[in-house]
Amino acid sequence: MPHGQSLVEQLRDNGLKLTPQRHLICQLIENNHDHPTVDDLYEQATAVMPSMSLKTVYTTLYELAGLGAIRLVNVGTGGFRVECNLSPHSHLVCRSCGKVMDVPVDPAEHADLSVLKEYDFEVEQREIIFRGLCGECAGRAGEGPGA
Amino acid sequence: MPHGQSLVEQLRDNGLKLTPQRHLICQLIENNHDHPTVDDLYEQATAVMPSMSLKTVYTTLYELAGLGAIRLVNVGTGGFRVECNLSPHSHLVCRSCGKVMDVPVDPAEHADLSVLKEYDFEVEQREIIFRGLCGECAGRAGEGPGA
DNA sequence: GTGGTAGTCAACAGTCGTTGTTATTTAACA
DNA sequence: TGTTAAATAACAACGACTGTTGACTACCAC
Repeated sequence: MPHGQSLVEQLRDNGLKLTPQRHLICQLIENNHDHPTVDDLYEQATAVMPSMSLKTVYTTLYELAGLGAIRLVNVGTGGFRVECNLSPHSHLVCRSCGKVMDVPVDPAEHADLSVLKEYDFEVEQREIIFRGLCGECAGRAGEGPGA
Repeated sequence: MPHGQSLVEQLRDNGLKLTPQRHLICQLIENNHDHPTVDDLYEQATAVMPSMSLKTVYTTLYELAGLGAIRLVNVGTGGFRVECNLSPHSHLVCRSCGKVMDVPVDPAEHADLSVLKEYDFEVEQREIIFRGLCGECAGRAGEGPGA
């Protein structure tokens, strides 16, 4: 948990109102240690609070991301995903099922390069993505087409 | 140029018909050493061949990508981009203007990690993205808001 | 050169993820 | 409790992309 604070505390400390909608979204995120899509969260939210608007989910996520409380990552699987794990790490992305997994590989260590100094570019963030097949999908691909 | 072949040659060698549309799209790609979006290519194509359909551009790009003749990369700037440079490299992505630049950093060297072996995941491709501000945008940001 | 055919195309509507607008509601604080 | 700025639901609209379909054509056999 960043700054030792819960997401709702971070919202409040930054002058944002603590509405039931935000409360619920924060809860859902904190109980989800995966990489939910916006739609995943929207579905879970409407199950509890049917009047919840998709727009509210988007807005709240952008607010939390703006505070640095979460990260929104786009791994090219269509739509971004909510990243609750703020420690430095990289991602495994399955090209078959779209699953996203964390790996404890710090991009700052593995992609901190002197060659970049030659470029007129201010690097703020490094990102490493490993694409391929997760165990499950690789297993399925290995099976014959028969049966 | 991969396999020492032009894009049209690769299409033909793989049994795909050499239509004027494909010819044009291949030409545009080969003359473009940037990272055009689908829309960029579509605009350039319709300038020459006004009847060209956006769908045809998409289809042709997917075909070329399927042959490994080009790569379609998604760097989170909305829509994918056509990557003509097939040599191993990484990308600088400006968070302000969305510009994408190549850097000669081979992901296989800088992100080839033994820790991955512990994961049930078949890595096929590695990708490093450096996000930040390009020189131009950093310059603009540095200026005061006045004047 | 001609004819047949599989492959390809343009057109267009539809999907998906995301955002803008606005009238209404509400959390926070005096 | 009243006030007010902020947040919300509803809904239409957008950009990127895809499915469908009937018309067209590059290619091959002759």
